[in-house]
Amino acid sequence: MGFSIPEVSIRRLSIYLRCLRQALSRGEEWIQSTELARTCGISSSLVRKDLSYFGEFGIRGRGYRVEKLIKAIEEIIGIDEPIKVIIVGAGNLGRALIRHLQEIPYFRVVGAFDKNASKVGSTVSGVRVYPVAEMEKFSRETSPQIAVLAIPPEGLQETVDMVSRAGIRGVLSFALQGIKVPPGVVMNYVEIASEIEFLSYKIKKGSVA
Amino acid sequence: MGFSIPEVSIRRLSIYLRCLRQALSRGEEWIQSTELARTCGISSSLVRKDLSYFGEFGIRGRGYRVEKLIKAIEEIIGIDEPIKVIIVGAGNLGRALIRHLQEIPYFRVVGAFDKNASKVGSTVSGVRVYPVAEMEKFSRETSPQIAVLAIPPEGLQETVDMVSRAGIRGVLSFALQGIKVPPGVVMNYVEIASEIEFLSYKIKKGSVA
DNA sequence: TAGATTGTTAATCGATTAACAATC
DNA sequence: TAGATTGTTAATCGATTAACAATC
Repeated sequence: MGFSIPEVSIRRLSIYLRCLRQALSRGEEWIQSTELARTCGISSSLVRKDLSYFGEFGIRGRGYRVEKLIKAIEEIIGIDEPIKVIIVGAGNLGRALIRHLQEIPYFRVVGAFDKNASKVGSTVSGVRVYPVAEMEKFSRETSPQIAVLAIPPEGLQETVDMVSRAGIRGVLSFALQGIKVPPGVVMNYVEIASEIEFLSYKIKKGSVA
Repeated sequence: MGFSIPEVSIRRLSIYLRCLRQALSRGEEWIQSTELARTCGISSSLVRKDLSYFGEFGIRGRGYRVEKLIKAIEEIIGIDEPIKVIIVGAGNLGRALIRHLQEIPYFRVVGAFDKNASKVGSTVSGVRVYPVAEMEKFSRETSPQIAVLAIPPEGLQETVDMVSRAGIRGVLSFALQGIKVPPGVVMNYVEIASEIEFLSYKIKKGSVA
């Protein structure tokens, strides 16, 4: 190979997927790069370029068959089979995430984990809460691919290590805290505080200009 | 002006701020661009370049005074005074967000709103839940700057319009749904599903390579 | 002063866009 | 075939990096 696909292109695939599913739900069978671009807020050149990294999915003169392109993108992303996800931490955030993710057909929340005995054994949207000590055993039996960490920042490093030992290779965290990411693990952060700070800058700048 | 500051630079300011506060808590008085770069995982050229968009904050031969740089970045972002935030939706996600944001000194959650009468009147981390109908009145009295929407996607457009009418100009949403953003409003999205999809692609690619 | 590190310029790299040949 | 739109190339744009003059 030698060349690699830009991360932004991968992230845009998720956006295309959403717009395509909306088009499908509106009953559209074909879509053009210009139309997909418009609904996603991206240029049509970029849509075609992004897709071209992975193959040829369209028909010249016609456009893309919506259903076919959805399947293709799902396969590229790796969600043609539902992804098995665990949630670590069954507090408010953890429970909200379980409910949210269970509604998305691409994901299947197979279990939640909490160190608090009072939470263990309960069920949220049909998802059982297990003690964290059982994670490795659970993982051997069920093979979840991704862990979403809904825990306070103090326990982050310890939890990442545990999740890694359980063989889970994708981790989403809500706290970017100087963490040592174990080899083979891919970590991704969503920092709510940063997003609000970004908004703060933008509205401040807008009111000055 | 004619030239504008890259969005990525603004977003990195939030990262610098976090690293600087950690340095401060370790008792460090001075920091060099190389050290800040290392702890943030960014190149030192870029650190200096990003800061140079806003002024000169360092001393040649010495580095940056940690406390002074923190104050400077806080002012640039607009969080030198705590930002007043409201949470719309007091379900699991909303309550988790209230608790999370209340712990961050840059933000003050001044109120939460829910259309469900059974939630109204309750209190989460000292934050009162009001009926959505009272948002405009509340906003006139308290002037929150930012709204975080923890609501199901169905009500998104309606809520964005309401928040806009209440004079709030910064909105963070957890669902990128083909929304018409009212003029003067800045909207920002955090899509958990997209973040997990990105992880899916990465771990899939990693295991193939 | 000598040593160090910033702030800035110019060079490089990579991503986006415009344009169009290929082709349905 | 004529019309349309993809896939791709080359041009443009913008962001990152390397290097160094300025200066504490």
